[in-house]
Amino acid sequence: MVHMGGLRDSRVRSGNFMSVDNRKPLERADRVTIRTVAAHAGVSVAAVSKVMRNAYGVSDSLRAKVTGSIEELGYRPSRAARGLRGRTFTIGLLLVDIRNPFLPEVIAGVNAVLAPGHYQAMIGVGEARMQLETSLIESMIDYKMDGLILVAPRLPSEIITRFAAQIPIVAVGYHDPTADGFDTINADDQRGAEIAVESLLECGYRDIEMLSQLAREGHKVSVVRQREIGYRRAMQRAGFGSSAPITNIPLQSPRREETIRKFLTRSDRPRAIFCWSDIDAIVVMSMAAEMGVRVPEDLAVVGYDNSSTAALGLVNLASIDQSGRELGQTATRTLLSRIEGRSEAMHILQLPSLVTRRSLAG
Amino acid sequence: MVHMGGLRDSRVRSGNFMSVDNRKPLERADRVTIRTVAAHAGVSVAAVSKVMRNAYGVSDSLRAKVTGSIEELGYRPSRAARGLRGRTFTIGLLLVDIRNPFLPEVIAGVNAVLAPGHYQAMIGVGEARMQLETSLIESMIDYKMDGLILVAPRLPSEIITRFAAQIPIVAVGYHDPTADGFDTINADDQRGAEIAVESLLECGYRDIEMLSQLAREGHKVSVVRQREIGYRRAMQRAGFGSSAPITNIPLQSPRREETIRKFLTRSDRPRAIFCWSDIDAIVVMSMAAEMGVRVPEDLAVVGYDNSSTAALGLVNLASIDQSGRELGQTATRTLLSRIEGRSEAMHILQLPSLVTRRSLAG
DNA sequence: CCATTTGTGTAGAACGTTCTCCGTATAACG
DNA sequence: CGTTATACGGAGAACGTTCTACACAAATGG
Repeated sequence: MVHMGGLRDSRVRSGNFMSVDNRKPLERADRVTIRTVAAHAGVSVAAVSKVMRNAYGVSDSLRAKVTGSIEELGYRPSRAARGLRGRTFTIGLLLVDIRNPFLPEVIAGVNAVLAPGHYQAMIGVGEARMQLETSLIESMIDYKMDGLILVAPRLPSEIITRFAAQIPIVAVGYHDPTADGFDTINADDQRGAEIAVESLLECGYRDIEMLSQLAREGHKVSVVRQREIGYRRAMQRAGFGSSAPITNIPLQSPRREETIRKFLTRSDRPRAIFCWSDIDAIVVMSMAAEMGVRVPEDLAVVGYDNSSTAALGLVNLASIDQSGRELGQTATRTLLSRIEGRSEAMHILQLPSLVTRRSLAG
Repeated sequence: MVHMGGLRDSRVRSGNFMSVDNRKPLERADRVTIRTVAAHAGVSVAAVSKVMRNAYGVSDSLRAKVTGSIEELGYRPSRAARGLRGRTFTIGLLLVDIRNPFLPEVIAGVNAVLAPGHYQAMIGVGEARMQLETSLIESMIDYKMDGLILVAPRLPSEIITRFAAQIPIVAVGYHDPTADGFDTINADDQRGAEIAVESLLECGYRDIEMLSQLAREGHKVSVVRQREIGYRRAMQRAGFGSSAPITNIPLQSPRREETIRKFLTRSDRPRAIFCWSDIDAIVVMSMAAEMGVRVPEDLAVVGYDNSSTAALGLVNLASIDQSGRELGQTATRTLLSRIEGRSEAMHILQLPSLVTRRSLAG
């Protein structure tokens, strides 16, 4: 249903009766520009600009006059105009897709670091499509943003390097310790997987399997792959050979459930599993409940990401926490330092930790 | 106007190595501007601009030349510069906070409508703080974005109206059918609540209560309030008087759980509840499970938003679906039409539907 | 054959900043 | 007193677009 509001009013408004000039489509309120401020304060445009950027060569009295006028007129510099010459004091944040439960944490971390300063974040959502991801990065460059944080980008390293020649870039959740054009901030996914396996071993489980995800296009040394490496290493160290079993769960919906069901009914189903992500772990637990497989009595589960859903009493899933918040904070600080001029690449690894819950049968 | 000799010139220009001038701190790759394209195609800057905007007065041969050069040089217009004069072909999307599970759907809807055109969305996250929300809106205006979609903004209507004088605005999840400066797109929250109550009544429950949320500052006719109205109306229609019981669940963590626990142990605890949001419903179900209150045998639950968590087998929560995706699509189309020049306000209501699951004991 | 229209392209002024030079006034120094 | 620093403030050229106004040619009309 459609309600239209204020019909009578809008006739008057669109009548625009006071102005004969009807050529301009939208007669938005006159903008307060740096010139308005200069005139109001009785100084030059350059002077106002100096005050804004608190540059050298401004007396206290001038500063007072200008800030007074700025306050009084409610002046805000145009980011568009700034972009044409200097900094915009905006950073771009590119997310793969928003459904991933640990992204909100990253955003919160970014905002926490940015809030005290005059910087702001603009977010783009790539929806896991390389095409869209690329064009969003280009847009952010075209807006002359001061720097970019890419979270779990799908793009290959060479392309990111090429972009990094045009704008400072920090990648989060993207392993490439050899990159020298941009920085990377990661949780130590190998170590995280090891911790997960070790916790299962400590609880006495020996029959362990990993549920993973098939390789995606784009980046080859993906986060998932890192976790597989960690899993295998921990298993080998515990004496289970170098090729501990991994089952891949498809992403699309019909085959996905099918694969999980098959796994749960397998006669040689393992006693414990490590899932590359809570997203999968929770679906497995849900289907297990429906099929009468008890967690943790019949199947112990450890997930990854410590999503808010995992913490729910109904779910109670033990999970590896990689503190997205801290990842976001570190990434932001790293980006700001690069904007300030640093040119050698930094590659930071952060230590994840286990949050133990009922699915692990502490 | 200087016509440069095409390719050779540009090669010489990018061969910056002969210049000793090293004062510029960052020597980012030379940008391809509209001038580069004009020179390469051997036409004027104005001509290139015309082709870009496909304005009137361009011959086929000119167009061919220009598009050829654009292609060859990989030219992308600067959004910053565009913002200074014309459109940026970007819309701003302002979200309260990302944790709310139905926001990803809205974003997907927006992107779906935008993708075919040349428009793009930039997202800001207000984190439910009026201060941050305001400054993000201002930033988006300062970037000269073409329009704004505000999702569940906290700001009072008058302030939004004031912003709407500067930029086209569409509000989603914000009830104000009298606003004539901006458009609103909503699910019919009153009707949604009625549907929820009716479904409980149909299952035979008579002893029904609503779990709601205390009024937030900012907007008075909030979404939550609408749902309360619908709940009361449906209860009254069923013959339960005009003031059916409502319990408010606090937001902050210690008092929140405390209140829910108290509710669950109440001697006159109702047989069925309607929760204003899945967020609360799921916590109630989790705590109920821990306390031995069986859902739905002891307590039937209907939530709101049909979040992905509600759909999990472990949760299985019946919920009202308000199709965030469609909301996002409609909002985007509405905004685009306003950008095209419409000036009368539109207020659209969309019909929600019930997704029945185990918590309702179909 | 002149006047008018139509089609095509260009010049150049915005847009709102930043930032490099340059003046000028005052202070410091010899 | 002359010279040189030093502090302060301003002029004006970018930045990369859009878009109005205009020039010119060819086509049309009388």
